[in-house]
Amino acid sequence: MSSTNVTNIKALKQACKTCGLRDLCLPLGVATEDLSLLEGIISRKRPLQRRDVIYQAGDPLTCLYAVRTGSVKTFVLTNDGEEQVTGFHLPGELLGLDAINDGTHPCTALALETASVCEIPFHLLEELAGRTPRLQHQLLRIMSREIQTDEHLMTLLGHRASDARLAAFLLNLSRRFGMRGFSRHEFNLTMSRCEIGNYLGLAVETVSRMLSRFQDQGLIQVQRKFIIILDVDGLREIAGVHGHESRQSEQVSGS
Amino acid sequence: MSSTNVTNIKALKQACKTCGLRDLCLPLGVATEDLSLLEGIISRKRPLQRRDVIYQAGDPLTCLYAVRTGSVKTFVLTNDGEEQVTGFHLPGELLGLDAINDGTHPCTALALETASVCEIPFHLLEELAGRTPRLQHQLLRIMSREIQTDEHLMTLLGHRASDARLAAFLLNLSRRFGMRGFSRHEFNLTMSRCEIGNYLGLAVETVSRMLSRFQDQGLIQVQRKFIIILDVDGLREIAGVHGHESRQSEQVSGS
DNA sequence: CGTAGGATTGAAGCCGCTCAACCAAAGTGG
DNA sequence: CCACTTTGGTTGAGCGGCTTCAATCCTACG
Repeated sequence: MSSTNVTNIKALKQACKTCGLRDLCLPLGVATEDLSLLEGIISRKRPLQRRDVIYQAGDPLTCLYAVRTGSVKTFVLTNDGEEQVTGFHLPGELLGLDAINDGTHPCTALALETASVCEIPFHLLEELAGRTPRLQHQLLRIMSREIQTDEHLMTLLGHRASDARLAAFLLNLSRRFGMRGFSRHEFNLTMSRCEIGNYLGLAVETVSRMLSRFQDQGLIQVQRKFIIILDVDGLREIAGVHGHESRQSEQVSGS
Repeated sequence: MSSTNVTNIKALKQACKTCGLRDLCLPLGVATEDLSLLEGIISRKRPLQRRDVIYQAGDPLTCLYAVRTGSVKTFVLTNDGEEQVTGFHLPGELLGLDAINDGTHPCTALALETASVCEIPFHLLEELAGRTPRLQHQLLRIMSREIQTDEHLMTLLGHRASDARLAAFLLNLSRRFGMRGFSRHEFNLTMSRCEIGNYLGLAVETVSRMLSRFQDQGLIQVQRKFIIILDVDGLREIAGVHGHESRQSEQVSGS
């Protein structure tokens, strides 16, 4: 239909100002007048279908991508050809930061479901960041956050048992969904058990068994991809998080 | 002695221009005239003794630190009080990047041996980076590299067996020593077996056994902390690296 | 309705952890 | 200078958690 065409064309230039993800994304802390500049270099790509590739390992870095809707996974291929999931990404998160180092994407990014992303030419972003202190600061913060997140996952993979890994994973998803205005207690897993296992360094069977066990323990309720969290504190206990929230931090408060 | 005092005072302001680590550190790619500005905000702290703390988890972020000599480990404490090593850092590497996110150091940094670091006030660095595109770019690159490194470690921890982890660890150290002008084939481990195991998600005993096995297989020679690498390709085979160098990348080539 | 891919469940085996003893090197104090 | 202690490392035995292999079930989709 032509009407959808018109909408697509209109939506091509994205307005960060009116975007609900503003406070989770690059614009956080950036003054309104500077936001227009940022909007000027960002374009919204057309919606992606499940399994569409956003960029591929080996591609030269041209743009960073901000997830707008849907979810995305990133993975590398080992030299023996098997896939290793490095992350799942929700709306407001930035993709491609690991490519800045040598100008080449080390991993592939792929839509887990119908999704859309904003496209940010990296050299323009860099140039704009140089002229916009708050933007530069927010870019650094986002990269720092990614480092923190990875460190957290490293300790999970290196030191925690399978139940702790899965509990932490669920809590992390719950938090991230919550921050985006979705329910913290009920959500759909957009990734397969296999992908979860791959990400957490566990066999598919172990993931499945743990989910069943959590359900038997009354911690969660599982219906295929749909998860209901019944006992957050119980999960926290298992994840080894006592006082404060299950980390893998993201901020809302401005700097 | 007064003579050492004089040297210390002289050394307090550090000259990046004459530093042998220039091409591994922040100054890479920064024009000579801008280097003076960078030098202007960097000071060299006095040498550290083994086990001296550079910053502690929970400290507010005031400075980033560049390792100048010696080696440093970073670690977090889990809520049950056990230590989890997040990295070992050699000269030219930047410490504290994970603190930018929320302005607080999530981990503690501690000298593994006699060491020295350059101190870089973060707010000044940020401000200078805004006025110096090459510096901003290099800062982003270094953070991106850290993300890549962490991703690499994640796949190691999540998917590889103990022998592959240790082999990759040795190869990685070998590379990093090599890039700093030290031998790639012979070096001292400045960290204990326990710290290696902690970092790689292995028990101390496993580290010890693997080192013995590698020695029996004629891959390396171990004398307490001193390691001689006899068969790089053999180690690569075990690490699961075929074509290209054992990753955990660092660049020398300018942007 | 039939098929395929994903998910679950069970059984068996192995890798790496735990526990424990022993050893070596480096301090430490008399 | 030597006994004693401490710290870090090695080696062995046994166990357990997770993987692997395999069969079955479920659901989506043609």
